[in-house]
Amino acid sequence: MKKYSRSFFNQPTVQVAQELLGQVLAFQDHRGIITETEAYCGFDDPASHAARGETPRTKIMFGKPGYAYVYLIYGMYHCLNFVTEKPGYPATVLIRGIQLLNGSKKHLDGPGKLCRELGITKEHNGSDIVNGCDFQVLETQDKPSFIQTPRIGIKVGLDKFWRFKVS
DNA sequence: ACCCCGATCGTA
DNA sequence: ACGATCGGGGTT
Repeated sequence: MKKYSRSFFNQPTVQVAQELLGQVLAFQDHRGIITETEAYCGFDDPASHAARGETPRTKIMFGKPGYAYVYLIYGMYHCLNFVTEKPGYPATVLIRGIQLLNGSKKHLDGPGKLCRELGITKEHNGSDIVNGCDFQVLETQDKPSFIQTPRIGIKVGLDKFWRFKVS
């Protein structure tokens, strides 16, 4: 399986979120098919952490595409994102679900559970997805069909249908 | 220095 | 449908 290059992440975020479905997320010795994603996009998306400008937490979102944005939510869960689009334009794809390929074939459904199971924490914030050693995204030939809905767990930006789930 | 709340989860 | 849970981001 071929590894995605940085240019893949330097594309419109909604497109990247859709194209990631069916591809393989590799983290250390874990492998899983990406089954659910969400797009968080630009300065004018009220649901995005970057909507109120750059802060220490959101700094990575403003940097180069192809890096991990990992943050703590509800004091106890972590969420994994991939930074997209050009430097200076804050955007990410949230990874919400993967189908594990290792033996168990377990479906990790939900961003918090996914990070808990794989052992992804804040220490992986800023990891390089393209040239780093922990994360890789591998290209399959799969283009699964998917449904499109509003994003989960937010109170604003519900007019945007930026959640994508393999159907 | 501190208050408030969230890109969730599990149970009901 | 809803309550538990709590670290830390953002503002003071």
